[in-house]
Amino acid sequence: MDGLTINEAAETTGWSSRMLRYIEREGLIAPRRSPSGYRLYGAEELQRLRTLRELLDAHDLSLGDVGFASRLDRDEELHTAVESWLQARPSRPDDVPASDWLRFEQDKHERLLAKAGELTAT
Amino acid sequence: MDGLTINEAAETTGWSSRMLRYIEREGLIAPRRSPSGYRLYGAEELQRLRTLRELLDAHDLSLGDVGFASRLDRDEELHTAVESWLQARPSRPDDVPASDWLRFEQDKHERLLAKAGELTAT
DNA sequence: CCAACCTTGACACGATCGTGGTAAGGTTGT
DNA sequence: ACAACCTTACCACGATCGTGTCAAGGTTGG
Repeated sequence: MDGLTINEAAETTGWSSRMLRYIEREGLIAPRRSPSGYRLYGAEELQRLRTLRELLDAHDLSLGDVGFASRLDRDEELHTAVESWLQARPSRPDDVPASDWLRFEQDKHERLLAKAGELTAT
Repeated sequence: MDGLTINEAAETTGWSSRMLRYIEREGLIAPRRSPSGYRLYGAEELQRLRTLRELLDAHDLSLGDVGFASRLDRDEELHTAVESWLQARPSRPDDVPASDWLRFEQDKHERLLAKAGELTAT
């Protein structure tokens, strides 16, 4: 049975065994398993666990953050969806030729609808 | 004062005014301000608010997720740090030529150190 | 001037996160 | 065979998230 078992890996990486299981469930680091189901951490995993700690500390990230980044990496569809949303950056208001705002004097609700209508109908 | 005020924007987008402020604090959508500090939402912002809702629902994301993606987009240093961590993907254990494991028969701690040493010294 | 907005800040509260512990049961090495 | 490990599945608990509401004060428009 080569590779470190979970508690050994915990000892050398500084994570608790509890957290190693948690990290696995987050989809970040999933070591292979022995035939009987024991987690076996190899050099790659140990290295990644250590650099993960550094990554989190250095940039003040959460495991969820990195998990999400990983998801972004694997799910191309999600990646483009998020990216295209972000790309529609808040334009300078000057871009929107201040059209004839507030021409109407109707009740509040109708004014609202009218304003929204004009805005989105651009 | 053109543009929709926060409660008007809330009404047309489906978000609550509370959430619009929260979204702003998350760094996602920050409308310009009137001279006296009132938030003024324009067409772009309203559109982004609506598509944000769709984005979250469609992919089961949190505001924090999108906020983090935005941070990734703006902070190149952070982006490369995360990306390079992710790129070091969990290698198939076959990649690691199962070296001479478990040759020693010493006390638990020394064995651990030895194992970790060999692993990381690869 | 006054009602109806807006602002920031605070308290609240259920839901989820990050973490530890414990229980019930299988595996391993001597 | 037995101690010392491993597994999954829970309960717990403070911290943060998502959201509402309220307070104290400034702005706006008729």
